[in-house]
Amino acid sequence: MSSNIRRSMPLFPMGIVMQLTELSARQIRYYEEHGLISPARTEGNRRLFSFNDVDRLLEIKELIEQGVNLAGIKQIFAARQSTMPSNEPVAETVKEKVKKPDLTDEELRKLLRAELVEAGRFNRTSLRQGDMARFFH
Amino acid sequence: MSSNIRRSMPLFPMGIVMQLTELSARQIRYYEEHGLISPARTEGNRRLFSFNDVDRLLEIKELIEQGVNLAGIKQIFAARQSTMPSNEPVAETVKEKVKKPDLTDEELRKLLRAELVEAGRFNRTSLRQGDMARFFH
DNA sequence: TTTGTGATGTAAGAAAATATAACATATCAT
DNA sequence: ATGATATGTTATATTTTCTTACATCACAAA
Repeated sequence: MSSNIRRSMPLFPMGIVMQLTELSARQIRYYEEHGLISPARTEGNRRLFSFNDVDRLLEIKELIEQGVNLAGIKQIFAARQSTMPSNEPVAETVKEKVKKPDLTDEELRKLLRAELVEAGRFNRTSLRQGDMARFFH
Repeated sequence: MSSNIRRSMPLFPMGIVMQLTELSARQIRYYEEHGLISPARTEGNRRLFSFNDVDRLLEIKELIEQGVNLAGIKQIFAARQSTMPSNEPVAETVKEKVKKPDLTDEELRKLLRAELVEAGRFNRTSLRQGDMARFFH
């Protein structure tokens, strides 16, 4: 499903993610340092977080609040990765590699934009305004 | 509906919006200057755009490509505002004003976070990861 | 108790991203 | 030709984020 593209698209800067998660920059960077998340970077090396990244940070935060340490969280994530069949079969990943060998961030955004325009056109005439939201279903 | 909160939440910095819309910073600022959008600001005065803002910019871009000038676009938006009954009845706006008299950005983000946590909990155990996306339906 | 480790805070300095303002330019209708 | 509209460009200031280093605090192990 192409919603994965959307959910993994680098969109948010550090400041927003801090507010969204109520984590400190230090914490977020520390979690990255330990491989729990891998936000994208701008050309200028600023972190850009995706919806997935924010999701993950919220999970991390919850687990930490429940007393799990980073090592534990790492295991939990790893276990999930290996034991869960995953919505997106591995083949899909391969297929994507084949069909789109290394989408750049810019290409990704073009894709998103295209979908947005389309989604917007959808309920623009009949409703009052484009709804970027329905884009995430 | 509370999806309005989400759709109007200030999330994106200028750089991302430029890529998402393929508009120049100059253009985006110019459109704001002429009242076509009103992005929020950080404490430090940086613009923060919402999904709605991006939607609007994409609309503006399309209309401009179709030869409509800013004055025309302004009229179109104004007309939409007044003639369309709007999904969200006016009463709702009033109600929100009554129940939540002036939500700050921070409060808005707390709301979003809360919903995210909940949404995450939903398909976290049975699926592989939280799905911030389903949050936007 | 002392020591070590994990998780986070804080501060310094550099670099990137963005802000406003001013001036330039191209198109187009008058 | 003139003037307005829309956008590009440049300069300068400010904010935001980056990395690195050191401080701290809680807790487990020795």
